[in-house]
Amino acid sequence: MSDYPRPALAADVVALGFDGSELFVLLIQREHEPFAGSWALPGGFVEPSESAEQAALRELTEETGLTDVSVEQLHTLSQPGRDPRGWVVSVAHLALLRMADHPPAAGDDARRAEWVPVKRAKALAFDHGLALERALARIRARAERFPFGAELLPEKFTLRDLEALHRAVLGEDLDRRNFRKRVRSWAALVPLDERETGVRHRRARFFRFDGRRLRPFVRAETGES
Amino acid sequence: MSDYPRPALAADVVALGFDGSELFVLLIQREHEPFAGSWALPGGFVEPSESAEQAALRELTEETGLTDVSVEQLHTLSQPGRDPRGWVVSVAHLALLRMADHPPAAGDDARRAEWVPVKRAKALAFDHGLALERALARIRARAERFPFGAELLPEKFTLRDLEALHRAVLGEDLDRRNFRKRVRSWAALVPLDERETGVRHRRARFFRFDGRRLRPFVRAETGES
DNA sequence: CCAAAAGTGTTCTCCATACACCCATGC
DNA sequence: GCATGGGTGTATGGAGAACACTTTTGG
Repeated sequence: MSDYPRPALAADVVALGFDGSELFVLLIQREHEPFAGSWALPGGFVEPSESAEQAALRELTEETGLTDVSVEQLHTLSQPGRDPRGWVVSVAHLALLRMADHPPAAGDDARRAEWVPVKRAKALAFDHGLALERALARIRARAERFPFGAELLPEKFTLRDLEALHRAVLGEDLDRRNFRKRVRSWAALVPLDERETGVRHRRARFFRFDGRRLRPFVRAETGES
Repeated sequence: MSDYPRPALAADVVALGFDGSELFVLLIQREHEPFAGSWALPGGFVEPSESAEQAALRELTEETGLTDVSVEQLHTLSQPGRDPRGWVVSVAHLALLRMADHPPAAGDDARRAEWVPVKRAKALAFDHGLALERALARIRARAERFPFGAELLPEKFTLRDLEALHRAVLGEDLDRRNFRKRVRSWAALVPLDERETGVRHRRARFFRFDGRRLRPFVRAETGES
């Protein structure tokens, strides 16, 4: 068994964020060949003492300093020739995180990851574009069927924030009244007494997600993939 | 990059079949430690010249002689220690195949895979039970939302066959009239003029799936996993 | 008073569900 | 003629979609 040729095993992360109006993905601009100058997913090699998920989380933490992040496996990319340097298989992961907590890296360190609007994230290095596609498809499916947004929005948010997120994920067609009816039917969404301030229009109510009531949905999804 | 430790990479297959009343999974009884005597998923090591999917299909073909099979990736199992012999990462796949075309192996070759009823497939070797769980969850989700059954049923089948399959996948609660209404609303299901013969009750009509009309659903699913 | 977004209800259609009886066939 | 499964229709309830106006606030 041990005399089989072995691939290098990478864990890459499609980390998505939301700035209030647009989806972003965390990318690194490559300095060296292959794909020098191209954008690529953050990631690194899996160590024998950890799972691919753990490696993805570790890489993400090293990159952003952020630890309280949900990471889940997306797909394993194993097409021969996907990395010109040799046999490298990559387990792609999806991470959803609150962009506000992880500001765009200070511009001085070129190795730092940057938030790039998903719409502008084209022609990624390797087959990372496929991983991004899958990540978007996954959250689309999730937003269609389940309460969605807890990981991407700040603790408190308005229904308009949530609506903007759904709009960004699903496309432009959403009726406000129907949307509100739908999300308020989720028991997982709890209204707060607090309201927006300093806006020059009526103050929107804040909401938060109830993680307890969200959990059943997280389980329901597992079979969904 | 090449001085990182590398795992052995396996491609394992959860091959599911349906005998008309029950779901089966194709398993191999292990002869050697670890897990000697336990049931395990068929599979083998990925070669540098192929993708994990291709490896899964190759292994399945070697095992069953069958080639016209749909294989898709399920999940990558990478928990450290999952294989006591060393660092082995496995990409688990789902394959759906027509059991009738792949009869239970002749009993004389112990290395041959056997169809085991899913209900009796407990305590699999390694973490193969997890892969089986995921496979079942995936087809459950699919049967709930999309036309399902084309890969598991013979070319021609009766609505009762299809119903039995859905019952096996989803559980026992299915109303026959509602089920028929639902599947007949799929344009993908086409009635034939042919009917059952030799049964001592009214002859059931045969149906087949229209692969052309099925395709849009296959695409719709990609985002679902 | 004006701009900008918050907030709110009703109607309609469609789909899922619940539910019970007659029909064709072989023995 | 009887046992076995094939085959059919209707009524109801809930969810999603379409659709327009009033309210609050800051400038």
